[in-house]
Order: sequence, then structure tokens, then C-alpha cells
Amino acid sequence: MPKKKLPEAAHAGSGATSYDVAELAGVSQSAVSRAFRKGASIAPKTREKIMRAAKQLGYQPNAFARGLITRRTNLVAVVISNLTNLYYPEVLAELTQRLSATGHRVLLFSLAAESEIDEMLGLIWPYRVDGAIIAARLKDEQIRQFHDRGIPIILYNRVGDAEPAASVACDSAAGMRELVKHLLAAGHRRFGIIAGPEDSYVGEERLDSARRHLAAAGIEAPLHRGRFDYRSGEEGLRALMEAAGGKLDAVIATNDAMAMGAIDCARGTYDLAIPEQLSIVGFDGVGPATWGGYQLTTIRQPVRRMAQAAVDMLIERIEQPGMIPEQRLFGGEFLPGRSARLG
Amino acid sequence: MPKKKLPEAAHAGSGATSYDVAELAGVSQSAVSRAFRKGASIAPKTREKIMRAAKQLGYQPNAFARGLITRRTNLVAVVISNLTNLYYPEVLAELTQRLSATGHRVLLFSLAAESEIDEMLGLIWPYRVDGAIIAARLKDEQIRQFHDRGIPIILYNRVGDAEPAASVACDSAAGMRELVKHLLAAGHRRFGIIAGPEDSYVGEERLDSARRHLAAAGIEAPLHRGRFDYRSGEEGLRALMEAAGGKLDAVIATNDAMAMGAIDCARGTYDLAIPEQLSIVGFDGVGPATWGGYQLTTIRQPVRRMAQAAVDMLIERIEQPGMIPEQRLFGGEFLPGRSARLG
DNA sequence: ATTCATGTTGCATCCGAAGTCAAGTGTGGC
DNA sequence: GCCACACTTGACTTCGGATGCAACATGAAT
Repeated sequence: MPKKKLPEAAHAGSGATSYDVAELAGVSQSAVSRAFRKGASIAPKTREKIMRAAKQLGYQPNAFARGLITRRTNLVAVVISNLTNLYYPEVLAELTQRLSATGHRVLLFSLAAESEIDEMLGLIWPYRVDGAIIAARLKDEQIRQFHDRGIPIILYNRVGDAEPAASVACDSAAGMRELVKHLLAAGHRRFGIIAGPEDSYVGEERLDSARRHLAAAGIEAPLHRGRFDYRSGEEGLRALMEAAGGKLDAVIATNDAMAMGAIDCARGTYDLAIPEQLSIVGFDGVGPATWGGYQLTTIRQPVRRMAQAAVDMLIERIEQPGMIPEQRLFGGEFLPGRSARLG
Repeated sequence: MPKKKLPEAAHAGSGATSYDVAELAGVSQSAVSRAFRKGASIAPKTREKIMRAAKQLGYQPNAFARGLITRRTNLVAVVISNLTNLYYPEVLAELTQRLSATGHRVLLFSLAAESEIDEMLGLIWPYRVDGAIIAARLKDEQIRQFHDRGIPIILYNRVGDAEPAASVACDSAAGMRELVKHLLAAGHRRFGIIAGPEDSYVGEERLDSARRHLAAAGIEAPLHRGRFDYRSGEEGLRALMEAAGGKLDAVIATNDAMAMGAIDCARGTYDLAIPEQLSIVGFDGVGPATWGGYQLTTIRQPVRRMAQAAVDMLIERIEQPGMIPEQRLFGGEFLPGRSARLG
């Protein structure tokens, strides 16, 4: 029984331990521990007495001591590659809400560059997280590391290449097909595409789908590579206009931020009326997409449902290890908006 | 020496402990511990041998065991009230970058409502965070709780009422004075104000400053209370237009999101040319504020410098407890933009 | 060769809560 | 009044790494 420091009774605060509470309540440390574990064998009266003492001392069980022995930390690592992107804050907000509601804490990691992932994993391991939700590109080798350590993960809008991993994603191909279908039906023929960097999984899926469905109609579209941000949308539109000699019917951007950049550039630099003279579509359905100035024609990802699913799947796998990796694909919602002339 | 399970050598992964590494390297557990503590008394050759064994087993020191004994968790709680706000993701991104760079992990808490703070504090205490950065409104009582537990905190764009607390903030009053000064100098006389909820500290500072400087010019402006989001900016403009019978020269919104909503509403609903027929200013300097469609006249908060300062101050206080609370005030940068007619 | 300082190493202990187990309490049935 | 049984309780050990301390090694100084 360590008791070097006087109890300094009633001084709520700093370092109250279960021993301090036990002493004040006149019980053993074990009793205090049991009082805080729901369903433990303890008399209601004793628990009450202990809780009173605990409140008086401002005692809260030390999660580190608890985690050490129970091997459950209640920590979930959330890895997000690019927080300044408009899309991820919405995801993060949902995830933290859902995780908090189920008694988990969020250990947040964000990356300045995808190459930092290995470093970052080294920062995760010591904390023995119960699980991880990852919205960044993981190599098979990295997925395997989680697997070897017995840490369940959910990939968010990503999938494992060869290594199987549970994932939640929005059906990019289907969404893009829908967009292209509408654009073709409305008579657009001269297309331009603004895509993201090649290392983005969903980005390439959207791009592939767009090209495939355009090709099916005998159309080939010039491509500009951007960075998924607003500025590269502006640059993209400029590049496409030059490449096409100004003869464009529609521009497909593989996310909303670039679409919005393209819209502003089309209006500001080329004085084009959107959608009368040029249709522009995006993908994601972020908040600003519905703003009056844009009213983007886009596919809205069901972020809430996706986040909910990610959390549910993760918790299942934490409670019951060894579940088979499962890919859950969500359909996006077509938002007609007003940035594209529709059939 | 616990050794129930065979070393299962070379199987990198799950539960390697310092004892496993010690055995493989042929040294004591203490040696392993020392190998991982920089500056510890250990021979370079021994360390190298240990590191090789550690790598082979995929060993990483258990942060929970370490935190238990050292009383340093390397965790920093970051509390953000409203993640879907455009401003906070930028702050969060900066904070996580800076904190990671200094060897700290971010334990993220976000609130759906300010009233949840008490609950949330109960979730923080068990993790014995080394410090906290808080962008939410704390009551004096809550600040005192951190203080009692010896956890340094930095308030971000907030200040303690009576209880002193270290803080980092952007000078709202000065920024707003600048905006009003420019608007007055350009001849605007009929003003409207769109403010946030009354429970926002910086919001009220901006509002007070605006009113005070307008009053000094003999001007009183109608007020609409919004929620700091885009939609309430639209609502605000509509309300002000009705209240003023359409006779407005300038609208001051106390943040950018509302200003952008107001701009789109002015253009879309009232067909007004911005800034020729109506000037609209915001506050914050978020990313979208500089987008072509808005080019907001606003005050840009030096987010990077503020985040850097918050992290620096926090770490100082972690390393050296008992420092005097210090308020650091940053000046914003006036962005002329094109949403206001300037003198 | 002896002494001493400096540098390394292992042993034992500690951090704080949780769980095992055996002892203790109380109740009801007989 | 005695016994069986369910319920409570406390002593002790455990989780995994850090650290004070004493033991030991090495080389330099004498």
C-alpha cells in the first residue's frame, strides 16, 4: 500500500489513485476497481460509498494502468491523409461522434505526404490501439502489419491491392457512370476531364469510369491532372480550354473542389455562362457544392452512413477478432444542381 | 521473467515485450528499456544488438506501460467544438502537424454541442494527457479542473473569464476596427450586421467592436443572429434587407462562412452587384474566401503562426509546469478582396 | 601492480488498476 | 441452532517498461 503522501483529503484533483479512494471509503483497492467495472460483483451500498469518495477526490481510473492489464485501450487510430481537403472534415466529424458514442477515443494522425505513412505507423504501434480507420493509401505490406499485430482496420474510400482488408467506400464507378450518362443524354459531345493525382485510388476509379463510359459513346476526352484542390481546378479548366481551343461542352472534375475551381475560372476568365455554355460536374457532394454560387451537379457520398458503417464494422471486428474482411460499397446520390445542362 | 509462451522467433508482430527482445538479444530487460531511451547509459554496441533483435520481433515499447511509470503520456487533447465549420479543419491540420513534429499524439474530441463539455472532460481525465489545446468555450470551473490536475491548457481563440488561462487568439477588435474603418472611409453609411450565437467569445468581440466603431461615427446597425454557417448568412441577408427595406450599403458578417452566404443570397435573391451595390465583409480568411466567386474582403487570421504558438506555449508549460498564464494576441491581415467597395 | 574514475549492466522495485482465489458475511431452510 | 449456498470482500499477483542502486568492467593515472 503506497502511502508516502498524505491523503490531502477533499482536495479534488491531480493524482488520486484507487488506493486513495479505497482509504477514504474504508475499503480495499479491489473494491474500488470493481465499483468502476459495470457488472462486477459488488454490493450496491459499497459501490455508492466508493463513488462518493471518488467524486470527492476527483478520481478517475487511470486508462494507462487499465489498458496495460486489460489489453484494451479504447483507442482508435484515425488516419487522414489530407485534412485541408473539404471532404475529410465532414468524415472526421462523423467518425469522432460515432466513436465517442461507443466509448472509444480518437487518436488522430494526419499526413502531409502519403510517403509519411511508414513513419506514422511507428507512432501508432506503441499505443496499442484497439483498431484503426484509415483514409490514406496503405500498401499491402502495411495492411499486413496491422493484421500481424491483430489490429483490425477499416479502409475508408480505399481498398487493399492484393491483401484483403475490410473497407467502406462510395461506388465511384457507378456514380461517374450516372454523371456521364446524364451529360451524354443532354447532348454534350466535347468533354474535358480534370482528375486528381495518380496515387489516389478513388480518383483513378472515377477517372477510369468516366473514360470508359465516354469511350463507349465514341468519345475521347483530354485530361488534366490536378491535386484535388480548388486551385488545380482553375488550372485544369485553363489547360483544357487551351487544349480544346475553347471548344468544350462539358468538364468532368473528379471531385467537387476542382469542379468549383473550374466553374469560377470558366466564369471569371472565359466569361462563360454555366451551365448554358459549359457544363461542369464534380464528385463528393461536399457542403459548399450546394452553395448558391455553385449548385454543383455532382454525386453526393452518403458520408454519415459510410462513417456509421466504418465504425460499426470496426467495433464488430474489435469485439470479435478474426472476422472475414468485408467490403461495403455505398451508392452515391445524384444531385442535379445547376452547373450542368441536363437532358 | 514471464516466459509462458515460446518466443516464436522472427515472427514479427503482435505482442513482443521488452523481455522477449532481451532474451533474443541476450541481455536484461533493463538494457532493452535503456536502448529505447535516448541519452540512457548504454554501450553503443549493446544498443545496436538490441535494436536488431527488436526489429526482428517488430517490438515497439508499450506506451501504456511507459506512461504509467513516467507519468508522461505524450498525449495532447485537442478539443474542437465544431469541426464542420470551415475554419477549424485548417487549425486542426496545423495543430496535428506541429504536435506530431514534437513527439506528441493528438487525442481528438469534438463536440456536437457546447453543453457536452463536462461529459467530455470526464473522457479526457482517464488518459492523463500531458496537456490540452481547447477551441471551445470553457467555464472558469472547468479551467480550474485542468489546473487542479496539473494539466496545462491553451485556449484557442477563447479566453478565461475570471480564471486566468494561457491563450492564443486573433485580435478580433483590431481586425473589425480595420474593416469598419475601410467601409466608413469608402462612404458606406447604412450597415447591417450578421453575427454568430451569443455564446461565442470571439464572435461577441467582433460584434462589439463593429458596433462600437460604427457608433463612433453615429451609426447604428440592425443585427441578425446566425450560427456561423453559410445558410445563416443567407438568412441573415434576407432578414437585414427586409428590416432595412432594401436600403443597405454594407453588411458586416462576423465570419467568412456567413459572409459568403450573404453574398450568394444578395446576388441570387436580390440580384445585387457585389460590391457595386452592396459591400459585404467577413472575418477569418478561410480558404474559400479567396475563391474567384467570392474574393472576400476580410481579415485573415494567421492560422499557422497561431497554431505554432499554441503548440509552443503548451510544450513550454508541459516541460516547465507552473508558468504564468500568458495571452498571446495575433494581428490579422486585412485582405482587400473584391466583395466590398473600398475608399 | 594498485587505485580510482568512468562507463555498463542486471536486479529488484514501482507505476495503478484488474482479476484470481480463498476467506468472510449473511440468509434461508431444516 | 446448524448447515448449505449465494453474495461480498480483501490479499496478492499481473500487465510491460523505467529507474535507483549496487556490482562489475575497462582503462587511465599513479
